[in-house]
Amino acid sequence: MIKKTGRTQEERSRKTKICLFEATLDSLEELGYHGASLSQILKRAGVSRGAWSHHFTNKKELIARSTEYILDQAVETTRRWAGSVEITKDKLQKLFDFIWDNFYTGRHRAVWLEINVACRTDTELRKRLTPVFEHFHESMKEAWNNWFDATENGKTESGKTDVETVIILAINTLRGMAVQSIVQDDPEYYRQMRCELIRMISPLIRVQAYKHIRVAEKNEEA
Amino acid sequence: MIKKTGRTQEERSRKTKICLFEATLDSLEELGYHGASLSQILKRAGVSRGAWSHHFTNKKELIARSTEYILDQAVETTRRWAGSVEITKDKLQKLFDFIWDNFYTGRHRAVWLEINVACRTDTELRKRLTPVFEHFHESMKEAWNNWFDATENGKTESGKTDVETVIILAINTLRGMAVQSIVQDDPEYYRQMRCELIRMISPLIRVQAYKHIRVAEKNEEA
DNA sequence: TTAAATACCGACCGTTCGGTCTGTAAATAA
DNA sequence: TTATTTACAGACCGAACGGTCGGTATTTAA
Repeated sequence: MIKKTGRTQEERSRKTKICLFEATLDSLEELGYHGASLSQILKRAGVSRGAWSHHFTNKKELIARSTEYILDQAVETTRRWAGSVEITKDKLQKLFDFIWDNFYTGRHRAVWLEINVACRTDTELRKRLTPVFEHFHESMKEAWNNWFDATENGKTESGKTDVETVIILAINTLRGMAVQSIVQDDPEYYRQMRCELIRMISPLIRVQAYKHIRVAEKNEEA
Repeated sequence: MIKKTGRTQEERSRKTKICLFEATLDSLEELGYHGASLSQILKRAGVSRGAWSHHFTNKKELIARSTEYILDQAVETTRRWAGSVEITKDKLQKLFDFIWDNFYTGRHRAVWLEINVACRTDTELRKRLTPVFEHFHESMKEAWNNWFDATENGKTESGKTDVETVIILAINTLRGMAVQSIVQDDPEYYRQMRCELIRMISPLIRVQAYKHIRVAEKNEEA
């Protein structure tokens, strides 16, 4: 009795891998790096041990490839978002809400934390992922160029911190809040803090914000 | 043949526990929560399995007590530091350098990360440590009162973010940088960013800073 | 000096871990 | 149709895990 599935080898292979990626990421979110055992991941994915070993050399490689997978998704999401948002006066707020919701809550936050912390003590994993992280940062930087034209990020006022630095600091603030929110979970509080953060940095990057608005207004004229 | 050590029971007990705490914390730093196995900790501490089980019900309890231990040390260090620093114009810089060096580098950073991330997925550990963290924060808050008189943290200018919020945001920025520094290790870069951060927030808390300096000057007059 | 309490020792246990290996099923190329 | 390659299945393995337990050593109280 031969069971034909009607799928090509490539389709079967791809499907299995994606199931494993998703199961790995869900396991990392739910159980942490420490609790995400291979048996558990395979059970969740509905994939046999044999199928897994056919596609991946070992567990670490599965973890690494799953990380690549979620980062690629993140870049794609960001590109789509950055390419379809109107330029308004509260765009800074929208930017940081987007970053928070997509990167510093839910599964992405979980995976980000678990993988980063794992990399701290696992040299092999860190070396494997360093170029992946670098590529990720490059892609994100490029995507944000729809927001702040990187080429014109000069000093806002003489002696003041430039815009890119302010943004980097602000993103680090979000990162810190993301860690803190593990033990002190209170979404409303972090929303408030995000507002305060934006209120704090807005004056420092007003130049850029207004520049974009001026551009938008010009486009409306045409 | 009886070997008298000349130590009291309490001394012996205390010594063993401290050895275990230190070994646990060192293991967490070096191997991470994931790699810090009990056998490894015991070997490092030079303590037998039997001695361990006599003092602790299980591994998680050892982890939790070790966390309490390092947090108590941190509070003590902070109290000493806060009680013995001259009030100068660059005291903000000194404050954040102190916080960074003591909490967001080295062993403390490692343990902070490992334990927090472990708490994310381990409800039991989180419940066990939540009051510990709360007590820690209370103690730290109290210690910082030597720096910023909490009772006078009003609005610096109408509509602006108040001082305490600015400080909390800044500490979150340090936290974010601490995570980032796992994968992107560059002490000089983070020193620079810390400078920029301070330059950014200094104007927002100038009132307080000067107030303290005025107090110091007054004391000199007397 | 003796009895009780406390501190400590390490062999042992059941479980789970990541990884391997032999064999089968399905798709593809000849 | 057949041969080859690719995809998958699951039993099995040694190693390491956290935890237990019966016995010994040291201190302390009677």
